[in-house]
Amino acid sequence: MSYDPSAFPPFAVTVDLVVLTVRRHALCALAVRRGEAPFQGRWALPGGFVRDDEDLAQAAARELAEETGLCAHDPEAEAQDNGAHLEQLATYGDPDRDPRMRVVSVAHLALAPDLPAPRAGGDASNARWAPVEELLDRAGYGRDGEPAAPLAFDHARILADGVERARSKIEYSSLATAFCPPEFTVGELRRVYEAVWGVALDPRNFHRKVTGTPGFLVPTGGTTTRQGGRPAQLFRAGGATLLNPPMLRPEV
Amino acid sequence: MSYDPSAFPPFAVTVDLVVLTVRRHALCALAVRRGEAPFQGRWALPGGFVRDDEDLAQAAARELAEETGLCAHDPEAEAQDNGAHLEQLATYGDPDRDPRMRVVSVAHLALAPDLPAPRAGGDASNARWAPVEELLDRAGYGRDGEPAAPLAFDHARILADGVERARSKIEYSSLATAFCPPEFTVGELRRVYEAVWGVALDPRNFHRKVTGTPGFLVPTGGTTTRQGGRPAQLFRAGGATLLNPPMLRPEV
DNA sequence: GATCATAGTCGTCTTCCTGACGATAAACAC
DNA sequence: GTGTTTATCGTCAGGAAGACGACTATGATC
Repeated sequence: MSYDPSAFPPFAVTVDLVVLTVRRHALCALAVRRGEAPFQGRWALPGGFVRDDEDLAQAAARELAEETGLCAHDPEAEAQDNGAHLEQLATYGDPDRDPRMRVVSVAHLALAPDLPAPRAGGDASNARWAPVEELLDRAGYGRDGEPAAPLAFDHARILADGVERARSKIEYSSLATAFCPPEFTVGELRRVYEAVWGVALDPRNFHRKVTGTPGFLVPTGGTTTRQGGRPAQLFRAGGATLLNPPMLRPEV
Repeated sequence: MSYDPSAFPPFAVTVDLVVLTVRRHALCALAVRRGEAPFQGRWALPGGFVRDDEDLAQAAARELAEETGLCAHDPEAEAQDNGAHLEQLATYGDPDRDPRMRVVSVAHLALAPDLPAPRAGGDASNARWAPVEELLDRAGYGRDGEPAAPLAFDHARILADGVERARSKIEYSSLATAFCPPEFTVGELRRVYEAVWGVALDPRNFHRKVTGTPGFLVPTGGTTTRQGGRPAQLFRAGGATLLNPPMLRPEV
């Protein structure tokens, strides 16, 4: 029995990326300006079609590299290269989410340290890092004073889901280190948590917690003073991926 | 600018279901026997094509109803009907996961109380509840003595992901009640945890924990003795969905 | 009916973790 | 030197969880 192509409807499959980073104490996401209809001129999440010969993770990694130059590292692989964290987020397939045709989008979540500047196919003016509140709060205004129109398609929903995933995942995993450069201090890691959660954490309790969790942080021996004040020990991410017991997010 | 269908490859999009339940103190999944090639005669997860006019959750709910008669209730909706819990799990899109063509499958996870008997389009002999260890351990043998062939396609991977999702999610949510009938006892809920995690829990500490968590359980006033021993209070699931602090899964 | 097995429920004790917060250390700015 | 900033160590009280004793209420068995 062969396969009848008319027995099922054809779909286009895309990957969309929620790329998060921490800049100036704020959680920011990568947005690109759409150059064509629909939603021409509006901001959207980066993404593109899945090609015929690549799987979903490869497509997401390719898009991430095209937009940011980041080399994604597979969380399934043990190798800890200098790339960003990349994982599948969720899939969105409302019949009318794209007015042109039936598109199913497999959204991915990427976490990256603070990067120089985004590039969208080499055109920096069409890509930017924006605080997630600015992208999600359609009543807000951008830094340049232009009214912040809602993101194209259902991308506000996708971004919200990605932010929520990141917020909950740094509770019970060591993923917050993905927002940090290869070497970082306890204070820098704490500022990541504070930016992602939007709260203030006690530096002393935080220090006790992260240094007391086996496998979370490995001291490199160096120190730095880039934040001012007393020099701080430098660490890199340890092998542990799951934090047990987890970091506790202060309620409200 | 119109849309050129040749600009992207066409995909088939399916939903596959990991339907879990607890039977006889074991975590079981619904498997259906394939009636056609490829993998003819092998066990697989239930699933089917997404139709042109339905979104992914609707397609999953439809497949679930067709296979089990269960009425799924959307976790996004607040209504708590008598149906099963249904949520999106992950999406699988390896180029060669289906030898016939490019198929992207959006897997969903369903949790249901112990049900009478499965039905696959009315044919019960082609559907069964099987302990997940039996389905995942390709070296094992089924209850009827036939060698347990691995699941079709990449369904073993999907099932493993679904089981892992369920195991971790009952830690920090009240989802374990989805495995229970509308009214249940603390002991029945404990046996759900024990079956899903494969551990033994202290009945006294478990009782203290679940009855002390606000919003987790609501006493109905009735009692039952269906498990033998002293009659136990009957409860139904409370409004709380997130457990804080979570249930702690014993290590090892 | 007495005894036993089974399951449910209440308490106690110890240990660990966390939040609150005082105190000290080491840099820089003036 | 003084003040400011950040890092780091210590102390203490409160809460949650694991271990486990004790008691209760049913059905089964003798």
